[in-house]
Amino acid sequence: MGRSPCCEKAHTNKGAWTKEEDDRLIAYIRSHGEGCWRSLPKAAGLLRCGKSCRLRWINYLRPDLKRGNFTEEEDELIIKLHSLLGNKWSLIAGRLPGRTDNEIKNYWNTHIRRKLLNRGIDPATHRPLNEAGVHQDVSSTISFNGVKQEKDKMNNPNGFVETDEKKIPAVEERCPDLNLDLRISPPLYHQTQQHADPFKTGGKTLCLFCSLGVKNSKQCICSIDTAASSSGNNTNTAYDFLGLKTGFLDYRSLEMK
DNA sequence: AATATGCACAACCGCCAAGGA
DNA sequence: GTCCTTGGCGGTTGTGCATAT
Repeated sequence: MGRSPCCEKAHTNKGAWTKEEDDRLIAYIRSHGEGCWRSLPKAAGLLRCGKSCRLRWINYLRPDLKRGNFTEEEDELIIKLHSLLGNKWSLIAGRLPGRTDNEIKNYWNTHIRRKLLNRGIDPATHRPLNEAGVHQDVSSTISFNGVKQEKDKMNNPNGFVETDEKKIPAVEERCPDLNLDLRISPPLYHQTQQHADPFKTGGKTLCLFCSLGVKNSKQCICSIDTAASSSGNNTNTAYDFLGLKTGFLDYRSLEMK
């Protein structure tokens, strides 16, 4: 079984794009706009997968892209956003006009990671390196891989995660050196109700996504929480970061321009 | 000068979710 | 409700260039 391929791979080019291919793609999108990526290659006379065209356009050919080095301000913003969102590169890119998720992802992996390490900060947790791995206080760390881990555990109730090479204990993912298992334990809901909150507008508490300006996010929990709290049905304590009932994560230090 | 190693980044792959039939 | 298609995302790989040995 398996998914059907997104395109006929036998007849598509791969690898670096040529100038001619770029020109064709640009010309086509200029005259027809961004439409169906699947049919675009054929219509544009390109021997490329639709996905490949989309990626090329979004990451390199779009006219509104800002090329060149990242500024110090952009660096700091990326770090802040990453500390809040984790590897949600598209969300981070959404806050940096002219930058793409791929660009930010690459930049993070090649520059910022090292920059943080030089500062003695664990890039995965944004905590001091000597602290990471020492305190396994799961109530105060943020989980980005918790969902997958839980899925793995369900698939492997004996507590082992299958890999290509061997079985490893599921708990091994909580490698203290990496400290990737970042969980957050949000404040009790009534606490957020009791305290004045700068993200409350008109008596309504904004969730993380709304406060970040993510419109119509499927993750938006503003209304859910309002309903839950009004009905007194606030039973969910298994919050995960982007699952995500974490509208009350401390993102207040984030300065958006 | 030749080779090894590291770095930067473009591109690909596989998975997932949304939406339509 | 189910299946299929499509777009989008994050992780990973491939490749060219720079630097070190």
